[in-house]
Amino acid sequence: MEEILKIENQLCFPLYAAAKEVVRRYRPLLDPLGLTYTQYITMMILWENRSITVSKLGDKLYLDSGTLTPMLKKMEQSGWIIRTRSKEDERKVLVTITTKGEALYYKALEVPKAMAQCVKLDSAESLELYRLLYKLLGSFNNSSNQ
Amino acid sequence: MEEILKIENQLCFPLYAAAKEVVRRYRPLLDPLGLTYTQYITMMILWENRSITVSKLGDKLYLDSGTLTPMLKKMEQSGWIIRTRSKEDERKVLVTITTKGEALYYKALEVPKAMAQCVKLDSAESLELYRLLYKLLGSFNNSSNQ
DNA sequence: TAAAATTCAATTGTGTACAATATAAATTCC
DNA sequence: GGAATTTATATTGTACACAATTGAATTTTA
Repeated sequence: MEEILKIENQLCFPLYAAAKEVVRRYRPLLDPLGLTYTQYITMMILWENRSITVSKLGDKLYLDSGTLTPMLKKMEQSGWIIRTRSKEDERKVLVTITTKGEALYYKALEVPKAMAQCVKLDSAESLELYRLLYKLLGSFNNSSNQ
Repeated sequence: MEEILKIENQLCFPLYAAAKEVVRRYRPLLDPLGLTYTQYITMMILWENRSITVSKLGDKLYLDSGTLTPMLKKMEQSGWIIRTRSKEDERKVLVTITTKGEALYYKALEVPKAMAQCVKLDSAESLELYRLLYKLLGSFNNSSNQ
């Protein structure tokens, strides 16, 4: 057996597994807020922006309308956001945070604090991991087989 | 707005996004083999081991029976594996690779070669990323809130 | 300016993920 | 050795995730 197909030699596998485990650690922290992980990162965008179209949200989160549309409908039912067709361009749907959604911000502040204790990397390692992940992510954006 | 809840300051987000993008890059390479990404990493374990129980497979892949059982049934239908109850312990289900599954190995050798070209990290960076991801993953295994 | 092409969101279908629960088998503990 | 506990897998229900397709609105182009 060649080394090339052993799971221990793959870079993709710890990436895949670590991402899943991190999301799993978020769950007990986000459950009390009534958010899933994907909804949480959506709220992060909205706490900064207040309002954004579905496609721009998708660009930021690396998600498409097939994922976002049903999730945003649930978030609207939960009262965090409202969805409105743009007047200027009827194709676009504007996602806007509600007062209730903005109020959630203060509870959410505890989440990254709790997660920080969960991650056993020192700050130099975290920074280097951050840099490498964005480099990897960026290399995909520019690749020809987009 | 505090820095702590900005998406650009999260480590989890590039981890989540990069993992998804990597899996997405595997798709066109795995489609011709008739494998999904999760099925591919399952096959990696089986090319090394020939036979393994569902729970041990789950330990290696960080997946539970809720994910594995339906996926393994599909893989059995595809003819890559067979599932048999263990004689010694009727609770256990043994996943065993078939001849057809073993033959797939030679086609699969091309997959990591093609992926390597897709990842724009030099070998030192890849190694460091690998190390940090496994450190992160390991820190979760030992944490109290398992 | 009307047809062609593009953009944007929604829908459909398939495949994970995982928590919670169920169930059966094996083990442990009186 | 029988009840209680643990282990192993399966099932159920919820929530993504994404490719492919659809359909409507907008822009481009001949």
